[in-house]
Amino acid sequence: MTNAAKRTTTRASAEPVSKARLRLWLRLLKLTGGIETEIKGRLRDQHDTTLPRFDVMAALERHREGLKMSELSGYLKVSNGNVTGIVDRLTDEGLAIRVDVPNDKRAQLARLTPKGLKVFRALAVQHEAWIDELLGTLSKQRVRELMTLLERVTPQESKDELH
Amino acid sequence: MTNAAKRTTTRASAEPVSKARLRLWLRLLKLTGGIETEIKGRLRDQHDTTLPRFDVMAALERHREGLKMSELSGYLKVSNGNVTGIVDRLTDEGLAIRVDVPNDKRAQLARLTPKGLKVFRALAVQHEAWIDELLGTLSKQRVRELMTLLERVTPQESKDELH
DNA sequence: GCATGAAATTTTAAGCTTGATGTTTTTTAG
DNA sequence: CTAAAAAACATCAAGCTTAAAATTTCATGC
Repeated sequence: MTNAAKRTTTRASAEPVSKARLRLWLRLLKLTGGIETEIKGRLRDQHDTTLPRFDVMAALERHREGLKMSELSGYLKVSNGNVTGIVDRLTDEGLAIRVDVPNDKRAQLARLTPKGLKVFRALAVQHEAWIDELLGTLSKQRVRELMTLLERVTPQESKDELH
Repeated sequence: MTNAAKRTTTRASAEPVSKARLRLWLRLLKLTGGIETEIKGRLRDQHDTTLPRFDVMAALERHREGLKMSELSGYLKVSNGNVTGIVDRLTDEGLAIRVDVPNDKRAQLARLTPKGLKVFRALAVQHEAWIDELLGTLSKQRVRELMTLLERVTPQESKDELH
């Protein structure tokens, strides 16, 4: 170890904390990225759908009365133009509909159709089973430990969070 | 709590482990997604580049002699057609070049230009500082705890990993 | 030598994503 | 009431992403 490296360390370790945080970040990215890729692939191959569609449907399932496009993009933290396209495609497939808002001709509610609700519920069951499978090496105790640690992580973000 | 719910639980908790794993997954997604969005935004606004470009340059920096397109897509776990486009754009900007491989007219090496290397090194320093900032609430001890827990997580994936 | 299949890469079509821009409608100031 | 600002969406261009198909080159078997 060089003196330069030593100077940035504590007694406890040879590594500066910034490097440790970076390695942790890369590990997090590898884990979540791997699982996400797997989920995307299964959604495509087994259900001919995508994760963004799933996310939109999940939001609409929780708000059965419908969500304005702007509310949807707010919840999902994606751009307004983005949800336009996703809802377009869901609508093309008969899974969602757009409903006019009374007294405001600018706004529209996106809402799940009965078919959309049925499809989503099946997807949600499947999705939970996949996650259970992919995180199957984690015991209940480990899950709890990780949850506790992760709940304390509040990224110091610049952007204002909406809620 | 309903009897139906009770039946799926252990003595230790009211929640089935699959639900706990799902909540952990959503928490992981929220954390990494938030940080990733922030990094993407800063790369765009402050350096007029993207995360995929950064990833490709990082791989090329570690393999200064150059990487075949197929090696690059293997390392980054993205499709071969994907790296074609990214390397195209890096090449357009003078950050990378394609070099013919002797004795195999099919293959080409992607390599960083001196300018590309210089640009990447500045980006890498910046990137590490950003991660250090965004994970700033995590003490060295917490980082170590999380690393230890995460290292034990080996997703049960179906796809064969290449290495 | 030559056909056949494998390997390396590019191209293509479809979808996701963003920021910027444009359109329509509503609200607000004066 | 009316002009200007704000709000809600859609559209657009650029880039990322994939699977599938096409292209070129290499290797193998006969």
